[in-house]
Amino acid sequence: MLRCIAGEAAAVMRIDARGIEETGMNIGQAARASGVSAKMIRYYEATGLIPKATRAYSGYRHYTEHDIHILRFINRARAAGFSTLQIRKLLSLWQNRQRPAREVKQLATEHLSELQEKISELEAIADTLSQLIAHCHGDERPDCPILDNFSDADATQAFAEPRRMRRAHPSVHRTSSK
Amino acid sequence: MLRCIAGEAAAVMRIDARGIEETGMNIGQAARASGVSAKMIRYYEATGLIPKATRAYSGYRHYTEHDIHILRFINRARAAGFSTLQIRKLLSLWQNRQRPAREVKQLATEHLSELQEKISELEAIADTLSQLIAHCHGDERPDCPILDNFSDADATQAFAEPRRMRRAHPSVHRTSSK
DNA sequence: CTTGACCTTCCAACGATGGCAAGGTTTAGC
DNA sequence: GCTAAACCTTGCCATCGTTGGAAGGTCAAG
Repeated sequence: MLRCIAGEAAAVMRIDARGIEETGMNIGQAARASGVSAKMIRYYEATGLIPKATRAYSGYRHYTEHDIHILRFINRARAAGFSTLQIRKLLSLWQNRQRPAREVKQLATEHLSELQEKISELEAIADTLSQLIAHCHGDERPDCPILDNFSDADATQAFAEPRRMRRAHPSVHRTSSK
Repeated sequence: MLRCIAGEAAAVMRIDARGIEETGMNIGQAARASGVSAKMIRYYEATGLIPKATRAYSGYRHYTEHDIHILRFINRARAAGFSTLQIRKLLSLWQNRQRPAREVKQLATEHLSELQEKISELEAIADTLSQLIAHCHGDERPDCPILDNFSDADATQAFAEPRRMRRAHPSVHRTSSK
């Protein structure tokens, strides 16, 4: 690519067109400042969740405090378990000064319902499992109500129905998988 | 492929090498009998969770009641939220007559902990979200504590309680292996 | 000039599943 | 026997959010 004329240091004070001082950041610094990994910043850009970053002559992406603001918003919404589609809507509401709070509340309420449904599913599983565990002697003998429950031999199956366990919320599945 | 010599019907009685009668099933019938989709049966075979099915001359996979047994076990373990790795272990314990129930109990206990941790996370999110929702007037005006909570404007927060989900624990780029 | 930290793009993978396509096989009806 | 339907086969793509790596360009410091 083209060579950058000015060998300006990153994260240094810049003067923009309006003469206002801004801190310019490369993607790594933006990542550290926002809590969103550089990988994900590029991903969000590629999927249109955030606008395309301006580029330095070198091709490096360039971020301002405003961008960091947005990234932090996204990060918090994701931490709250919103899907990218929901975040897309939240972002556009956030940036629209004429938004009716009604729409935000509705979005959040829908998400809360999803969360509560998921919680109920997990609790049902956990309750059953803890009962099975409680009834397992857990010593060296091979008989075990947990295995019995999963096998055909047992008439009192607790997990008979193949009810789906969708993991729609990455902030949650993150913790234990991998 | 080679033409099948005997045009035997599926799901019909077959005579195996030892002259023992068995009910033979194609993958579709096995799927219906076990509750595991044909797709997933092939997937489990490909990933080594179940052994490679025997094949008819036609190339069709062939399943016995024993295989259905195993598939049902897997289905129930999955319904209980066990990961494939955990199911792999459960399966080998199930098929080992000298298993100590202790190991099964330990596996189940670990999974229960994971479940409870997930439930706690989701509940923390749901609690915060429902508080935010409760404080949102939800009418046509634009001000909204939900959006405020996701933004940097800390001073304008609707209520200043220890609303965790903030930058504190995004937990998004921590990969806790198991 | 070299080194190393940083950036770029592209490509692959995860887990569990669905879907589709192109082709082979079996079965039922005529 | 012929045909159509219902089945099976493999293989590849897509999901969703995220991480990893490879191959290569850029930049600041020694």
